[in-house]
Amino acid sequence: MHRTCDLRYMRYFIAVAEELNFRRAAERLHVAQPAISRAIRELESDLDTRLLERTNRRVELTDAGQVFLEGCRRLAGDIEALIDDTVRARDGEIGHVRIGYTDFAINGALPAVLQDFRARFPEVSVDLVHMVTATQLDALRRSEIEVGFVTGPMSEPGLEHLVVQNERLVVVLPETHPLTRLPAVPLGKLAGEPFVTGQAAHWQHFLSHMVRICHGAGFEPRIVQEAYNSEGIFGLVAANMGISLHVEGAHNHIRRGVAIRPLSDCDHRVPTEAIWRSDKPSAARERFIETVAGWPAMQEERNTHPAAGLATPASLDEHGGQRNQEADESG
Amino acid sequence: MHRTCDLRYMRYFIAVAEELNFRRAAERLHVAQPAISRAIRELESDLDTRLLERTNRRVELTDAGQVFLEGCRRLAGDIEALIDDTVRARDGEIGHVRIGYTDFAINGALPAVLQDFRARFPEVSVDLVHMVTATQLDALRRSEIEVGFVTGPMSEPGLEHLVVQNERLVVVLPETHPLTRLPAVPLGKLAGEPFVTGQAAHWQHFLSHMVRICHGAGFEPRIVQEAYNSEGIFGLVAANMGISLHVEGAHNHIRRGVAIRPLSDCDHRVPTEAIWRSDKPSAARERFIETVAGWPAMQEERNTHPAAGLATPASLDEHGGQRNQEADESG
DNA sequence: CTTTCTGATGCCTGATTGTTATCATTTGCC
DNA sequence: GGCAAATGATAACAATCAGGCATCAGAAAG
Repeated sequence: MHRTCDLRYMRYFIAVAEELNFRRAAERLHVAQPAISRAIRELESDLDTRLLERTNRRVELTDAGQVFLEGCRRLAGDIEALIDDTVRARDGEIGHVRIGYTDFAINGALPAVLQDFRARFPEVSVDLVHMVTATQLDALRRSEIEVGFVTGPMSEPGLEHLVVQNERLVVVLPETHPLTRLPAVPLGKLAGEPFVTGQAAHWQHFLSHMVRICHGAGFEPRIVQEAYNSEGIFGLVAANMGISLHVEGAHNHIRRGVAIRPLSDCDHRVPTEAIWRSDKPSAARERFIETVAGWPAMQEERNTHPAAGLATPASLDEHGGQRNQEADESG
Repeated sequence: MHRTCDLRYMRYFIAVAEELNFRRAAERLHVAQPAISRAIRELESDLDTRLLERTNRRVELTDAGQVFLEGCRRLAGDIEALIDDTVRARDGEIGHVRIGYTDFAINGALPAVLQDFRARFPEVSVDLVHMVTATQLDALRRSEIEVGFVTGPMSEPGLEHLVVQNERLVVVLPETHPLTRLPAVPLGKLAGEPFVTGQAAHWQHFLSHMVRICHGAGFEPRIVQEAYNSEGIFGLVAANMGISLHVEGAHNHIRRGVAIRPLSDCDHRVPTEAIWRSDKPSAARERFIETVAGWPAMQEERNTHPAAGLATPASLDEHGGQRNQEADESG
């Protein structure tokens, strides 16, 4: 046995079976007729099966030929589809991305970005995994995720990033706290207050922002309790265990017993950045990053035509003026 | 673009993708390593898509390569399956036969033959079409059926045949007829009786048998009524319009108001024969004819081990001793 | 009986595929 | 740090394969 069924010969066979005439099939395939004769002969010899019953005057399919013809047609279609799928996978229209995200990202721009991406690339499946910033950096290095949404600022070697949101800080107060009477709180008023924060081991990136601005205001925050995540922080604040600092996205996180106030004298911003490996480019990941990069432009549009869906900038505004900054081009 | 995806190259690609090593893949395929390098390069150029990300030390699949790999595996399996199906179609294990049959055949051996054939070749579909003998001969010539079951004897040019059953004649009487008192009726007693028969135009083959034996007994049958089929004949006999002659298979055809008696002095037999074109052999038809030819042998077996199912010879015996003759080898 | 149309065959040429020898680069070992 | 081993890539050559041309043999049509 030579080559178990050549694809070209299958195409020839389809043409002959459809024309039931070697010469016309040859013309249709732009080859000479003897080539067809030989192709059919070799196919039949490979399969050890007569496919066409041919007298000098008439050609007709045998039963086996009929079965083979239908199979060849199906295969030809399947191959076309496979090539198409492969090309679309190359272009990132089919595929998979694994995304890491923080509390800040999921309360901010991420839902809208995801909605946009799924609309544009419905055949790319998305895995979302919650991780704190440090864990995401690790997962990126191990290729356990393709893109992370982390608390910046980032400047990791081997990783590229893009600022997705850039949020002012807000004070999170128990509803009954005297400072809630102010529309905006000056930082200095927080000196001496008991602070509730995220766990030092996991919230290091945000805590360094927090400590820095407190130092800027001339005091050291007095941390009395650590919570596991934003949910926990808000709970502990509601329980009157202390106050906290958070990002504007906290407005999406309404909780009974808690009041949120902007800072009156602090322009410091906490960036949330999409981040990915410089190497290991996957097409689906590129498309995702393009969507992330293109998203701030869409935001303008949506502000003028308020759209339905998840937390769009428009709906965020209603809750208190969170505004996503235009993302820088690369880092 | 050259040849849109060669099958050999797909096989090479599968090997490389599985080994993730060009040299090992080459060994597995029993070719030299450069052939693999070139094959992959050509595949990638044909598809205009990078399939394998390869440094000098590591080979890994791209996303598109992963999609292509899965497709290639599927296609390879499909091709194997197609070859298998084609070979089985060649051998008549997959296919289709169209069968014509008479009243005599369906009341005789045909049901058991069909049951046997379907058990042996479950993937051959069978179309059954009722036709009288003359119509079947026509349908065979037009290739509208592959095998006919007709009333013999046959000796048609271009057609081959095989005797399937060879039945004695029986008298069909109204229940109240005086002759029902006899356990077997001598032919001569039927002279002058009014006869009910099938339509002359369609029942010519059986009628010639009938007329011949009546002439042998020295009288001309007086036909007073023609029916469309056996069902009609039995109905008219039950309605006391006359008597009729039929074959032993009539025992399978119990009808209130009708009595059946053997002839006491007539050994004449009416053959029912399978018949088919000498040319246009289809493998499924060959298997069917083989089953028909092999069936009388099985009959012996079944008489000793009465089997379940349709009208087997054993169950026919219960109704009155119909006995299928051993079929002659060809005609 | 000739013409015409069919598929098959033989021989030659060009294209494709495979082999050998070799290179450039990376990894691992001493 | 230098050397050996292993990797994939490349070039040149050889074998095989597929296509083209000319032609044949048989059947249908006039």
